[in-house]
Amino acid sequence: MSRYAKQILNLINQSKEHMTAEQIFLELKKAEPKVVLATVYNNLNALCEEGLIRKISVEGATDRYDKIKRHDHLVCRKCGFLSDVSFEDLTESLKRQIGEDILSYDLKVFYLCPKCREKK
Amino acid sequence: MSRYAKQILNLINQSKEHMTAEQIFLELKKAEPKVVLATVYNNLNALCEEGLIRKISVEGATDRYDKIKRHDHLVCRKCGFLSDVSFEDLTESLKRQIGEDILSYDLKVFYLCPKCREKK
DNA sequence: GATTATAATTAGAATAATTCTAAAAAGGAA
DNA sequence: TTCCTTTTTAGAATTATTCTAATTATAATC
Repeated sequence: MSRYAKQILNLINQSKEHMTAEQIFLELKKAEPKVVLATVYNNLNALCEEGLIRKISVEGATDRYDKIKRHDHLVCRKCGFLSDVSFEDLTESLKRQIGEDILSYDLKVFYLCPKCREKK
Repeated sequence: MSRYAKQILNLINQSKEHMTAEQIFLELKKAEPKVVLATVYNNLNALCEEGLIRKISVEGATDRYDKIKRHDHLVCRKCGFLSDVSFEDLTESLKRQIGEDILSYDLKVFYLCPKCREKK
């Protein structure tokens, strides 16, 4: 794995957040001041293809990158805040329902986060 | 509702496909040759805010617009083909699991569509 | 260590999707 | 008709991302 790929993978695996390419770039830059945004994109794409990380996209928002370990997401409809959550695994149930194999699934649950609920 | 908004809403409700803003624009243009892409975006955004349509985004692909009626999506990992499917409604189960109200959820199931499975 | 081949990185231009802004047009209400 | 509000237009601007070609780093071989 390439020089930057390793560090990018670590950043993503260690972070509790869901970083955009830009944020990962800024993080990586602290250790590698010479790195360039396009390189981060290249590596992110490569890591995705290798199945080492995953991309998450919420309508309207910039794509974010996330660790691969199965989990779901809770998204606030108001402020867009995104957090991890683990609902029960649906894989088997989904397979049964369509009667064929699936590769994976993506479940996003929309709600109002505590902060936004207060404001309202 | 504005002149174009009506027609855009109809297009989306009647279509079996999941159109991008561009496709909706091209469709609408048949009836309204003078319409402009920015207008389509304006109306799509307005309709989304009013909760009359919904936006769906798959990583890497352009956003698409869809009718509001609850259903899920099946996405081919290879070619990106997107189709409707209705899995059992998870709303109650999800609410129970996080112990609070949810607004909605978005479930995308990735698989290999028949065509792509053959090729492989 | 020099030489070559391959892979990774860089810089910046290019593209695509979407939003923004200000002006023009259309639609009511008075 | 006049005035006010909403919708639409045109096109510039922005943002995210990809592409291309040149450069640099790495590894493999002589």
